[in-house]
Order: sequence, then C-alpha cells, then structure tokens
Amino acid sequence: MSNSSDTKAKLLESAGPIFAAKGYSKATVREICDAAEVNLASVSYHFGDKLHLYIATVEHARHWIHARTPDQVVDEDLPAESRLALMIHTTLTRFLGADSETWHLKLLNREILNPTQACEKLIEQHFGKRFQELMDLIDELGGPGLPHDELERMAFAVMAQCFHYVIAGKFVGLMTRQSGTGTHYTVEGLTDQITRFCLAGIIHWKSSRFPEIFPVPPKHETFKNIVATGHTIRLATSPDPVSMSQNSEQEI
Amino acid sequence: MSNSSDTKAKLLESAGPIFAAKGYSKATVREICDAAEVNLASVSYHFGDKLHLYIATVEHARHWIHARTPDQVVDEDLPAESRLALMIHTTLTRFLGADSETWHLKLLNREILNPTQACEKLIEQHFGKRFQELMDLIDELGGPGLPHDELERMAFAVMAQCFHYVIAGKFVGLMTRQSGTGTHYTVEGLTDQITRFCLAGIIHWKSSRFPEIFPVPPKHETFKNIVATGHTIRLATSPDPVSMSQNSEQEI
DNA sequence: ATTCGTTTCATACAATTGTTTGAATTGTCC
DNA sequence: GGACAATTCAAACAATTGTATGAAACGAAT
Repeated sequence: MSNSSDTKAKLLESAGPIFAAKGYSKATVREICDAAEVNLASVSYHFGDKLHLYIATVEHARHWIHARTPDQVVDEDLPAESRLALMIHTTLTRFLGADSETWHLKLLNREILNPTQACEKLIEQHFGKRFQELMDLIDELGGPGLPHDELERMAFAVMAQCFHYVIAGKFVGLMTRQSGTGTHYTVEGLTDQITRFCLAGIIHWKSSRFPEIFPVPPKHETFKNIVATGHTIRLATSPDPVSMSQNSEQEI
Repeated sequence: MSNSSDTKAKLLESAGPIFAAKGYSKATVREICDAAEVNLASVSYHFGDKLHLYIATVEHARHWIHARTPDQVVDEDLPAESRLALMIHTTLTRFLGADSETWHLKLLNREILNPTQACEKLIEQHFGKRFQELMDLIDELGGPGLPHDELERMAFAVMAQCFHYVIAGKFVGLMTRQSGTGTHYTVEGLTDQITRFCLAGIIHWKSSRFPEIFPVPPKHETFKNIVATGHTIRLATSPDPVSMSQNSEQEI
C-alpha cells in the first residue's frame, strides 16, 4: 500500500484537464490512465467507475479554486461604485483571467452551463452568497426599497454581461472578427465598460419606467402574434442528476 | 427511385430533434434511422456519413426558422426606445418563446455556444445584420459619435442579457429556486426589465465616466496580483471546423 | 522469512457505434 | 415485359469504450 493515495492523486490531476477539455462522455478512461501513467483498472479500483471519478474531480477543482482565490473581503469604506467595480473585476478575472486557462475553471464553467449535483454545492457554498452581496450592493446604489424580483434581475443583468464573454466567447470572437476589435478585449476594459453600463442602469433604474415604451402597439401581424403568447419561460428547478450520462444539452 | 427524397426528408426531420436534444456525438445513427423508420445504411447512402447529415440538418433548421419568423421590419416612425424594446422582445421571443422548444432553435443555440462552419453562415446571413442595427440604434440613443468599440460592447451588453436566460437558464433556475421567482420569468417581464436597464445604461453612458472608480487602489494583496496580470482575453478567431468530432467544449 | 491484505498489471469481455457490403427490391425507360 | 439504374435492406465488420478478471508484485506486520 505504498503509493495508494499516490495513484489516486495522479488520477485526479490527470482526469481534471481531460474532463475540462473534452467533457465527461468524450473523455475516455484509457487516455486518463495513460496521462496519469497508471493502469487502466485503477479507476475501477480507486473510484468504482468513471462517473465517481468525475464527481471526485469536480470536488477537487472546487477545493483548488477556493484555495487559490479566496473570497475577497471588500473594504466597506470604499464607495459603492468602487465595490461594484471590484466585484465585477473579480468575477471577470476569475472567468477570463490567467486562471481561466486552468482546467479547474473550465470544469466549473461546464457546471454552470450544464449543472450536475456538484453545481448545487457550488451555489450553496459560493454563488449564493456572492449573489446576495451583489443584490445588496444594487439595492444600496439604486434603492433603497426596490422589489426583490427587480433586484434579482438586475443582479442577473450584471452577471449576464460577465458570463457572456465566457460562455459565448467563441461567438463573440466570430462576431468581432471583421471589426478587428475582438483581440483587444481585456479584463480591465470590460470591467470599465460593464461597470459603467450597469451603474447607469442601476442608478437611473427608478426613473426609467416608461410605460409607453412597452408593450408597443402591435402594428405588425407577426409581432401581435408573438405578444399574444405570453409564454412563460421554463427554467430548471433542479439539476439533472445524471445530465452527463443521458440527454445532456450543451455538447455537440 | 420512388421515394428517394422521401427518405432524405424523413432523415432530416428525425435527425433534427435528436441532434438538438443530445448533440452530435451522443446522437447515434441507429436511433435516428429508427426514428425515421428507414434503414441504417440510408445515412451513408444519402449523406455520405453522419457529419454531413448533421450539417444538412443545421441548414434545414435555419431555413425553417427564417421561414417561420422572418426578420421584422421595424417602423422607422417609432421612437428609438420602442424600437429597442421591439428588438429585445423579438430576440427574447425567438430564444425563450414558444418556438424555443422546437428542435430548430435548440440546434441554433448549440451553434451559438459552440460554433461550427454552419455558424459562420448564420452570422453572415442574420446575426451580423441584426447586430449592426442594434449598434445603430444604440448610437442614436446614446450618441451620436460614440466610438465603435464602445458601441460594440454596449450591443453585447444588450445581447448578453437576452442570451443569459437561454444559455445559463439551468443555472438561473437553480439560483432562483429558493426565492421562488424563477417560475415567474416571462418574455414580457424580461423585455421590460432588460429594455429599461439597457436604456438607462445607454442614455447615461456618456456621463458615466468615473475615472476614480476603477482601477481601485489595490488594498488587498490578492487583488493587486490580479490587476497586475493585465491578461488579454482570448476569443475565437475562426470557428473550429470539426469542433463536433474532436475536443469540443460545452459537452459534459 | 513468511504471511496476508493491498495495489498494480496485462488481458479479456461485452456493449455500442459508424460504416461497409452484397444481395434483394423497386421504379423507370425502352 | 425486360433491362438497367437507383434504392432499400439485413447482416456483418472494425474500432472504441467501460468494466471485470485473475495473476503478479508489493509492503508491512508477525
């Protein structure tokens, strides 16, 4: 039993980048074992099967990230605007900065786009808290006394802009290819842009109620039909416990 | 050669929902042929191989969507605010409305998250034009004379908020599960929210230059390190021509 | 040194998948 | 009706993959 945990650690370290790069189903046990320089049967022996190796790998990534970039304690003396900028900057750095090239973050991105059980823990332990801080900050800037659902959606507006360049990064790259601006996007530049845009949106939120803007009188037949639907968006209420083994979405 | 094109059409119609639901690699030729009630070898015979069946299916979806929801001609007499609301509403309806449940749109969502060759055509024929319209509108609202890159990123800010509920919909559902507001998100509600938020951001953009906000004096060591990187974001400059067969991203 | 539980290893198995094959069938043109 | 090409079909092939197996190697305790 000399290197019992040694093989296990090697497997975790080797499985991480492979799972992050190729996803669960396209990553093969063989290539993971090859990369780890351990025997093929080691996965069965140490983790039971491929799925439990994956779950253990996600846990491992979470620990790594938390150890590497601990939650920032923002100085309460700073003006709210600066605290918002800090928050946005931190998020962008985490998702687009140097560490974003590490497999740990890529694995977490996968969990956001296609949550599994591991994502629930993530929200409990991290995102939920940060999201609440963001909502408090928005309430301080644009409120006080804003309804909860408006706060929530404004917080999503901030997050959406941060996430956009991560999850639709390839699309953004294609869209900006001809204008040539795509390669100039930096964390600092985006932080400035998103912060200012959101600040303006938040601060002027209360005075932005334009009942005459929407709904627009349906002049076009197609538009009238669309408005008439009143379709309610279906959002996931619980993570797909086996989304990696059955009909997962984001895959190709 | 009676039903030559019959088999082909059946294959396209059956392959669509399967590719949309499971992605390229997890969809099997067998189940597609079973669903189409054609022989297994038909794919080889009519399309050459699985990949070319997929490409043909994406093309098919694009035609269907364009025929179903033609590009709206927005009345130029409407105030710019209403035109922005209309544009956002149309986008949200396309991606979150009733048609979003059809396989055609799901397939396009895949292309946005993980572009293949088909996405380039999509941008040429559709997104590029709509994006330019959006930038013109923003210039009219917040300008005139805004720099191109600021316009571009503000347009992305609008798009990001629309896309967010599509591509991170599961995540949003998890985040809002306890507050109970998740199930109340409607196309109209989100249109109102996003329009007002973006309008405020656009209109007050010029007056939102707060050089004192960012960069913040790095009081915390971790933050200083992060700022010091000045990392440039890497965006895709060309679509991965075979992203469905090799090391694709969004999969799990 | 021997023993025993743990770990590693090469190999095999069973299932799945994309593709091919060659015969059988079908429709069309003369 | 017959000949020919186009199409369909059942079956099989070759490659890949997750998992299981049983022997061999190893280390620690006696």
